[in-house]
Amino acid sequence: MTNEEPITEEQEVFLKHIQRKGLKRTAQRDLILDVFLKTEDHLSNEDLYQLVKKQDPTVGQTTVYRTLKLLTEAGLAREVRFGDGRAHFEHNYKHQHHDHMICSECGKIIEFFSAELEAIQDEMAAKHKFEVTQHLLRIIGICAECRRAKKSDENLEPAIPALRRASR
Amino acid sequence: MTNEEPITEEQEVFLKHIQRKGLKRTAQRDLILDVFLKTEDHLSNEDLYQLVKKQDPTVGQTTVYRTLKLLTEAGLAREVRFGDGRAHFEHNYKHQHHDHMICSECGKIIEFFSAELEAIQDEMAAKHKFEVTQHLLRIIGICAECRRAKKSDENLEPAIPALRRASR
DNA sequence: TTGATTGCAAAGCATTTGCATGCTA
DNA sequence: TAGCATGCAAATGCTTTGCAATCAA
Repeated sequence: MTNEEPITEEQEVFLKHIQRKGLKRTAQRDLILDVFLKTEDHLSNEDLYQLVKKQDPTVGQTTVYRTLKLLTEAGLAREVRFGDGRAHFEHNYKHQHHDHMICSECGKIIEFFSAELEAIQDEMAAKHKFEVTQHLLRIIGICAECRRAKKSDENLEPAIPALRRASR
Repeated sequence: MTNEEPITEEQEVFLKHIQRKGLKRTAQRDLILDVFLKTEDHLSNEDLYQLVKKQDPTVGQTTVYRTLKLLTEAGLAREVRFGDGRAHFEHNYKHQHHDHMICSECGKIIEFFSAELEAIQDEMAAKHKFEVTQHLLRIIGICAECRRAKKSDENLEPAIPALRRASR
C-alpha cells in the first residue's frame, strides 16, 4: 500500500486501531472507510456496498460487513437500528450523541439532542443503581412534510405504517 | 369451541378483535393467549412456543408467530426489541407505557417510567412538527447486582472491551 | 515467510409464506 | 358449506462463517 496523501484524523484513528489489534491495512478497508466518510447518511451495509462497488466492483459484500464492524470498534462508526430489520451506520468520531425521529411514511430520519432528556435518563438509571453503557431513543411518527401531504389526501384510506420501506 | 368458564377482560378483547376482523376462534389461539397472560415476562416467540408446547405439543411455531401478531393488533401485547435479534412481547392491556433498562451482563430487564421523559420527548417532536406514533427508549448497562459482583472481582484484569461510553 | 484478508458460497437465525388438510361459524 | 386456521416445509432477508487463494508486513 502506498499512500502519500495527507492522512485525515479518521484515517489515523483507523490505522491505530488496526495496528493495536495486529491487523493489516488493505486497499479495500481504505476504500470502504473513504466512501463511508464521504456520506452523512445512515447507510446500511447494502447501501455502503453499492457505493463502494462503484469505485471498485471487485469488493465483496462480506468485506463491507467486516469493515463496518471494524469501524465501529474503532469508534468511527455507530450502529443504529431503525426498525427495518437491518443495521445502519452513522459517523461517530467527534460527533455529539443524538437520537432519532423516524418518519414511518417516507423513512426520513431527523436527528435531535436534548440535554434534559439525557439528564433524566441518567437520573432514572441512578435511581435503579444502574450503570449506563449506552442508550437508544427512537421516536417513530410522521414528519411535517408527510403530514401536510396527508392532509390534502383526507379522502384516502388511513395509510398503514409502511415502516418496512425505511431504507435510505 | 365450547368454553363455559367466565371470560376475562383480555379474552373478551381478543374475541372482539377476532370478530371485528371476520376471523375465527380456535383452541390454539385460546391456549396461546392463556399461556401468554399467565406470565409477566418478556417472552420471545420461541419462549412462548416452548411454554405452549407443554400444554399441547401439536401446536406449531407458526401459529404462535401468527397469534402474537394478532394479540399485538388487538392491543393485548406489545412487541419490544432488546437487541438480541428477536422480538419479545409484553402485556399491553391496561398496562401503563414504560421503558426498559437492560443489563448486558445478566440480561435482566428493569421497567421504568418517567412523565418528564415523556413530556420532553413530545416537546422535541413538536419542535420538529413531528407527529409521534410510538417511541422506544432502551437503556443498556449494568445492573446493581452485576456491579456488585464485578466489584468483588477487582483483582481481575480491568475489562478490556469496555464499550466506549461515548454514546452518552 | 506467515498469518491476516478477501470473495464466494454455504450456513445461520428469526420470521414469513405456500399449500394441502382440518375446523369454525 | 365456505372460507379461515393450522402445521409443515420451503422461502426470505440480513448477517456470519468456512475455506482456498491472495496479500501485507
